[in-house]
Amino acid sequence: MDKHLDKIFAALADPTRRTILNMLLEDDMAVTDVAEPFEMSLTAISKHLIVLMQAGIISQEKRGRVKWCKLEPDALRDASIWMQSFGQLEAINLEAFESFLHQELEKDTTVTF
Amino acid sequence: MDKHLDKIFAALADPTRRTILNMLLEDDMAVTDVAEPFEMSLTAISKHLIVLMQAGIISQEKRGRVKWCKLEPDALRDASIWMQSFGQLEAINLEAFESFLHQELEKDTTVTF
DNA sequence: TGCATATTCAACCAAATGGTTGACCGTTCG
DNA sequence: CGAACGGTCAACCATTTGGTTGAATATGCA
Repeated sequence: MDKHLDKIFAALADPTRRTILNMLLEDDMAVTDVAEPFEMSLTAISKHLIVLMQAGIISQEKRGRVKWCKLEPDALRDASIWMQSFGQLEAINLEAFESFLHQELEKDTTVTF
Repeated sequence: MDKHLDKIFAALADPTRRTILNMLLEDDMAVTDVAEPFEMSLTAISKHLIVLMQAGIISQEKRGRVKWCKLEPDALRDASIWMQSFGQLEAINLEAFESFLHQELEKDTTVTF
């Protein structure tokens, strides 16, 4: 059926990969730099990055001899929508929306409904 | 690190298990009834249900010789929060929040920030 | 040119996953 | 009681997953 969701959820099921995503949240990174904090071979990290890329959660672009990894947060949308179909997540959306609101207010932006 | 998230995402990564969750969205079901539409042994489905239970996404309660399976949608909260930390899901949150707001307004409740 | 750096490839391994089958156990019912 | 039903257990199997190591490739730099 929905192999795309398979890949996204499977990619997120590994703690190393979730940590990598958190790192990429800060900034784009080269493969070697992603691997640095882990007690694991560069090859292993390279494989994790491939899994994330095949799930569409990150993209990789080679510039010179360096391959840059970039978060593609939009890819999580389908999975997020799927999860929200199970309802009873309104409270969370509220929290998330409130923090979003606060950010916007700090930017002195008018928010209207 | 966060083994709970590991289990939730891994549980969601299988299409059979996601289909089961969709079925349970309708109503609580006995193990045999869950298994009925699948071209797969009862044992296999039983195992899938154990995976879902160990992830906390469903609960199982035995009454007589029948084991009833029940959705526990709150369990998806952690995973949903984690995913939302990747931002750029505001559009979705906004939609969800708006429908939440509409519900609240229909209840004639004052919503303030 | 020649060396260092960045990354992947290939082969291998152990453990986990998703499935099967047949025997088993507890419960209900004629 | 004894048979049928609901479900699990145990053993097994093939495939996938997450990791290793050593060699290979490609780029940058002195």
